[in-house]
Amino acid sequence: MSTIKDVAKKANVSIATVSRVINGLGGVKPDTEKRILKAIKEMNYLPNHLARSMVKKRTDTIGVIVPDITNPFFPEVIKGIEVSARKHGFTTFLANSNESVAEESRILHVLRKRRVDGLIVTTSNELESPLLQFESDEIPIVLLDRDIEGSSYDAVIIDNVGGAYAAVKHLITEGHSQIGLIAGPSSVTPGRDRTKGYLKALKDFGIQVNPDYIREGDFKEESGYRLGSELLSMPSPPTAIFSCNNLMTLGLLKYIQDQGLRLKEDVTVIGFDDLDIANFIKPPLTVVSRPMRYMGEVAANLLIDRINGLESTEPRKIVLVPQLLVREP
Amino acid sequence: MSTIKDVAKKANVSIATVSRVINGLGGVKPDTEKRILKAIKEMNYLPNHLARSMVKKRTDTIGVIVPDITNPFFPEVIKGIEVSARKHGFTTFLANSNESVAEESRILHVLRKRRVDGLIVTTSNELESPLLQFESDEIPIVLLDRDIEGSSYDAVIIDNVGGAYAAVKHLITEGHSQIGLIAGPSSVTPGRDRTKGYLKALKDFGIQVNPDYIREGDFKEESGYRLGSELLSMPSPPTAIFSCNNLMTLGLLKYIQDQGLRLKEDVTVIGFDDLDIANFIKPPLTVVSRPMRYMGEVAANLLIDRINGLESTEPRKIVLVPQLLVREP
DNA sequence: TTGTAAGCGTTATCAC
DNA sequence: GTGATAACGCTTACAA
Repeated sequence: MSTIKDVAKKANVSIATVSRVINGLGGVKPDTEKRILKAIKEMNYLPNHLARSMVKKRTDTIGVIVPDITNPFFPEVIKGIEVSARKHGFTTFLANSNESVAEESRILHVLRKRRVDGLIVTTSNELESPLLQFESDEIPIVLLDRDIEGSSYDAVIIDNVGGAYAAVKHLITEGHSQIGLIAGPSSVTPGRDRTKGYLKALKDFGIQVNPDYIREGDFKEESGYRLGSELLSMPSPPTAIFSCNNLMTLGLLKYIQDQGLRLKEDVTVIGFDDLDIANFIKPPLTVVSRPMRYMGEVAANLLIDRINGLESTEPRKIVLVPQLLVREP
Repeated sequence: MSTIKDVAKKANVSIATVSRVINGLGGVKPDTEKRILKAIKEMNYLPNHLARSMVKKRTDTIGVIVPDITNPFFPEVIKGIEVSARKHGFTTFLANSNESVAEESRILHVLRKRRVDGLIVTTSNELESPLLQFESDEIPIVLLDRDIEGSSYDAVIIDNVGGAYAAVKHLITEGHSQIGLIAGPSSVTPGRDRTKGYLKALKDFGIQVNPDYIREGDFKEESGYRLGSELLSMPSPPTAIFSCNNLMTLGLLKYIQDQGLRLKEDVTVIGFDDLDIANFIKPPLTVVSRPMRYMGEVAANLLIDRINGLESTEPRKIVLVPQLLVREP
């Protein structure tokens, strides 16, 4: 692989001049420039970004850590991040923590050794997040979807309380009063807040909370299936269930299907986050949906702001609003 | 951010000695080592991987280019790649080309500037792939899912002909002879080969090919919907359709649903690649399925072999076998 | 308009 | 055991 030195030699100039044309700094005689460009092409020269990063103390890279890349929510978010990153000349390091704190910690370590300019992370566990051990000023970080309470990081989140409230209110309006909850893990905001929204709706409409109707899952499909089974096997099962994320909803629907139960007639379901299958099942599924790609773009923009020197004003917490997608026929 | 120099100063040794303990090279007095370790911890020192990469001429990074990260096939593959990469001490740069040759080319450029040690790529278009312009010896490359015919790159692919053949044969066995095809783009092997399998099955069972029954899509949902509509609006529509990937199948099913058609009774469908919804629709969907995560692992292993100096034996083409998942009740 | 040379933070090769 | 020091391939004053 040829270097700037080789190019310089071939074009009969100094490496400084080559550097000038590579970076389009101007102040180079057109003639020389042409010669250099020709040499570059002929040698198939590609600047070494590592070397550049070393002297500039900047890698033009942002690290992205998501907890579950197979949850369709994240690929959409990632797309948004990439669009925005690319627009500003950044490349992304994407990693998957698998909802594991240990893994998240390992990834963080790797990315910092590689001197990413900033991080976008959906932490696996707010309460024991590896991010807590950071000097917050070390490197810009934007939290995505899951805030860390009391942290000074920027964050892009959703009004989970509001979204859940709307969903449960909808169920109540339809006449349900025995409403089960397949909750997310209480270790992360979306888990906690969606439960809050559920409780608030019940309270506002004067429905007594039945603790047996509340089951905590882990945002994965299996837990939706299992908790659905628990809820629906109760002596007096709920007539409706609000499931707190797409994957758990999927599990729940599978259970319902396996048992030969009928949606709506036997049990009504509403889920947080849209699903491919929502349109296929009969009746179609009403869900709380949110602007995934946009969340990614916003997160990237916040981060790039910081990287480009926006100094420590207050942490910015951007709260986006989800939408109830009513699909009753 | 502290450097090896700072640590050396604090521990009262030379940077060479610090480097020794960082890299566990031994030959350092236990006493000195302890002092150095202490300094490292106190200063929160993190080795600069960029600097290391420069002198070692190796980044321990592999670039991964996929054409559509929102196609659930790829996140699974990526997971496999990551597992294997991590096991061998590599980090991955993941990028999404969006089925665009131009974008793929751009990404390739970026990744090469960053001196990734190797690449795993699912090219957006075999015939005009940017990979074709490479000196094949420049950097190890493993093709995933989409081979480039005549190339000398290693590849991990699926027996697409066989998978498609099994699917169509299944339809024929069930009594269909008017079988439509929603094909993949002919610019990539999976597209072409699945069509080949379709044609072979028809031929083997003595069914005449109706060119009007063959429509080429782009592996995206919208094309499945559109082509489904075209096929099913024909004066004499097919009684069964084989759809060549998950997303197009999804689109096709949506069309069928929108039109109020009944699966099996009005039209039978088989898809290549499994789908979440396959188990939900009635009757459940039979599909051709394949070991996604394993494909990723194998690809990463092939690549790492090369990176670690496996010299140019023949290109290795690994062909994995898909499975027909019959879901008739 | 162009060149010289001092870094950037490591690893690796010699000496001592 | 340990320390100097020359790379690695760039950018960027500062000179010329």
